[in-house]
Amino acid sequence: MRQSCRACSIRARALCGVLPEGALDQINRMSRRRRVAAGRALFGEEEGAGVVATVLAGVAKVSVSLADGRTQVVGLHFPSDFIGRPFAAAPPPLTEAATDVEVCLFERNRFEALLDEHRELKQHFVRQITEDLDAAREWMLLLGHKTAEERVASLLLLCLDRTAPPACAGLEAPTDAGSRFDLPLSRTEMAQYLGLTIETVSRMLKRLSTEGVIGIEHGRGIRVHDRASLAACAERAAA
Amino acid sequence: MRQSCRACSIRARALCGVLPEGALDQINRMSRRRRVAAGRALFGEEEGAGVVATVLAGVAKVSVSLADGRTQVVGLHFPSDFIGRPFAAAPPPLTEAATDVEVCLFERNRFEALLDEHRELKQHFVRQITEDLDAAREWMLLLGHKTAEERVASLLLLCLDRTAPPACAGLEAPTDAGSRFDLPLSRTEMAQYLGLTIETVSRMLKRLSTEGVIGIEHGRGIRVHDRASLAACAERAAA
DNA sequence: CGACTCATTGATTACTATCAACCCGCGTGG
DNA sequence: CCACGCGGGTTGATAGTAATCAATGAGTCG
Repeated sequence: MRQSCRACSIRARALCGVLPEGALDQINRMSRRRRVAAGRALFGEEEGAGVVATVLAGVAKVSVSLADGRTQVVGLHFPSDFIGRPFAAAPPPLTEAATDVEVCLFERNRFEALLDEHRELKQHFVRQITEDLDAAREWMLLLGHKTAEERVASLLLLCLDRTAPPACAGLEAPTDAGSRFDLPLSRTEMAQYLGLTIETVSRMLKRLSTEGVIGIEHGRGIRVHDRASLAACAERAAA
Repeated sequence: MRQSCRACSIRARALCGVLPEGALDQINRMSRRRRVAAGRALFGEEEGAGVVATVLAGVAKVSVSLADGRTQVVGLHFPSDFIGRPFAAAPPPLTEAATDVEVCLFERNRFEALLDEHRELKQHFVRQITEDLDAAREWMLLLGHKTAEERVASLLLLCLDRTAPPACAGLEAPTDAGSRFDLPLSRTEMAQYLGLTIETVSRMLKRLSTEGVIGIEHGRGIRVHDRASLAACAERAAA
């Protein structure tokens, strides 16, 4: 099942992309691929603390819960995103496949050694966590102060931006109008990510649709007519 | 204004505590102290991206905002907490003194060099960011799914746990009953941290008070009669 | 002693949750 | 082949929590 890192589809954008050519064989040997079906945990109960991974395809969700079952999705991992907690003492939060997922797995301790060896890698890794932290804080703003419609619009925007650019990097979206994508989350998962109920999510999608900002195709498919107006919906003043 | 790291009150718990004795003189020379009055930014506009710091005394708050003024407090920094973003590209979020604050400042690039030199420091630093991320995610759960009363109780619990243990480390709170502390945040700041309005915060404090879980002393002072029941309030089932 | 800020308290509104019914696509099995 | 059940999604009616609007109280500083 091993494939060459040299041919990896997401290497350019992933953490490992900063490694010098010479190290590719090395990481090629210490990595393995894994497919996970939608709905299943990415790692085994015990395993989670001991591995790290990069998403090759699909979307993974991270969630935390209260004893009574209330669950909050706290993050999404799209292709090229890094998953895992080098040096951490606490166990990682539950990470599951939202869609079918393919990941590139590393033993955590071997990855830690790699971090020690390659200064570049270490810096990019720190940058990556910092971005995760920023994203979480952005989402706190959403959960604390945005209206239901703004929340749904924000999520659509996120999915659009992370899904749409399939290969183009460094450039702004060339065609600002008329892009489409499939939501990687069910209504239940969207609700858990947005701090809403599935009914409210459904109603807000409808509203955005009747407002003409998006089109909905058989549930999961979303067509964004105009990114700018969707962005406006994502943070228009409460008034 | 320079003082010896050897005599630093929070060294045992702070990041710099992991450095060997031999490095103390070195960091002593590269650090400087700064006092910031409540309500003022910790760093200048330009300065923020170029420095890192450790909180010596007081509490700092981190916040993000929407264009229309809606503001979310996304984190608090208590004494011994680290502030700053080594290797980051994005500018840091606004960090202000909630109470009067005293910090120990380092130039960011010198701190980055220190991270490269000392493996121990690097690992603890990564652990620290990871904990920040976990804390943010915990708070997302609060903002997404907790009731107003649970939110207020959760904040009190946080302040209690970060304020109460003045020197004792490694031990559970010995006297579980009858501790008191002063809230480091105004009602407005509490509301911005909890995703509520100041009126609701005030009402919930009142409710917790009449429920007998806490006592309120002239606004900022909080007496916790029983930590366990406060913890219960912080995540009791919605029913 | 006002002017001001911060907090409390009360009355009312409204956004979103809850409760409930229904639809749709799909796989099963009589 | 179609009744049936089931999960996921939509739509509607109602209710409740917290926001909003509004007024009062307490503490501080000129």
